[in-house]
Amino acid sequence: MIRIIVIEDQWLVRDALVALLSLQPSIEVIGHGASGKEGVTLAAELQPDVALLDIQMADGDGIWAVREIRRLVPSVRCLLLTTFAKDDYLRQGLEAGASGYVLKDTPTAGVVQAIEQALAGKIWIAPSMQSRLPGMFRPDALSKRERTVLKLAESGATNREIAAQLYLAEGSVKNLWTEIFGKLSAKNRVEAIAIARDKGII
Amino acid sequence: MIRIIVIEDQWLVRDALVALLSLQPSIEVIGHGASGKEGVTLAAELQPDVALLDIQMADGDGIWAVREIRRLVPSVRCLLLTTFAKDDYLRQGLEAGASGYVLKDTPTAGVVQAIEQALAGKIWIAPSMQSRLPGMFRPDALSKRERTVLKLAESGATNREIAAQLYLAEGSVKNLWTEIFGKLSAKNRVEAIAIARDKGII
DNA sequence: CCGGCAACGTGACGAAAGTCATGGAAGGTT
DNA sequence: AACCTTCCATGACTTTCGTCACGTTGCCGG
Repeated sequence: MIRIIVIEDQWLVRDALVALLSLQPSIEVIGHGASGKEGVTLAAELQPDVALLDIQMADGDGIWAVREIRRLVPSVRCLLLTTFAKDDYLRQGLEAGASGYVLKDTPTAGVVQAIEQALAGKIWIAPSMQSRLPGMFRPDALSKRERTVLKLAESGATNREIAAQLYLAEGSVKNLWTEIFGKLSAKNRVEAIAIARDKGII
Repeated sequence: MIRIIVIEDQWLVRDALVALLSLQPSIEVIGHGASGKEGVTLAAELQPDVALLDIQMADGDGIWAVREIRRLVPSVRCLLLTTFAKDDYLRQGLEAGASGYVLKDTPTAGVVQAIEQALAGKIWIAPSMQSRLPGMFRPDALSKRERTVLKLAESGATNREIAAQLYLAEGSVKNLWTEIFGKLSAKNRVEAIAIARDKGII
């Protein structure tokens, strides 16, 4: 029996996953939680064979949890489970030390297989993501300054406000935007923010 | 036994929901599908007591499916199931004839209760959404045109592009923005989009 | 039938966003 | 040293955004 924990913030989905996985003959669900922090605590406490973690969660997302678990309890293999086929998620997840990337739109057999592979020390990646693997590992396009500007602008700050916050001239902020637009192939700040969200940059 | 069908496009989540609901003593899952169209077909064919439908699906979304099912097989009660607490979804869903709006972030007991209520002809709405019901049809809410503009702008469209799409002058679009800013207390489009997201308007 | 009102449509005009050329500072070559 | 490269900073200039005053349509209650 493979001992696993399920970390997923949507209560109903969590219960459902636990019910489904418990029906599998080779799997035993020994715990479950609703946030990244809970995930880390449970992993340390229960020492499961595999942790199945959703990515998007409040209070410590799945990728952060993978990083923590790999650091504190390296014997626990981590599988990321998500709705979204995002390059950035996959890259960050693998860098954090995940043993796999499973989409919620896969058959049950796929998850079971991913869990078995993870236990064997192999990495399992959703078939639809595998083609995107090459060319994925390059330095982060955006600089720190640029990411800061994006984050400040996200909730509606003007260039003047951003400049004040960062002790810059307004012109400097505008120039940072031009850099950002080029790197993200966006034509204005709204699109840049949308793309950055989509890629998981901010 | 309440006979239900489950319509959800994410394979794993669908399987998991079926497994979970099948464990409930009062419920029998008699069918499941992965798209709005399948939902309508299954509802007509199996005549279940209740249909549990995800909103976001390819090939006929859940709200469309509710509308069709209510039209073709009025004896089937429809429950909408979704991750997102969006005013817009709730309003459209109720207008389409849904018997309830269930968030995936609710305990299992909540769904069971919603299913029982639906069968009894009552409407069950996720607790966190109920407070928003009153203000949903008020004059200070955004008009249809205004919501359209917000949606088009969300991914970075300029006023010129929005105007072209809606067969308007650029000036009209700008004026709509001014209205939007007033109603949402936003100072620019970025903030307006952030607030609208937050409130679940778009 | 008419006044009120809400939603929509428009252009002129000031304010902000976005572009571009330029240059400084830090760190790593040869 | 001289040289790259990357990131950061700035102001002058163009484009787009946002405000305002005004006009139109259609609907509802008196």
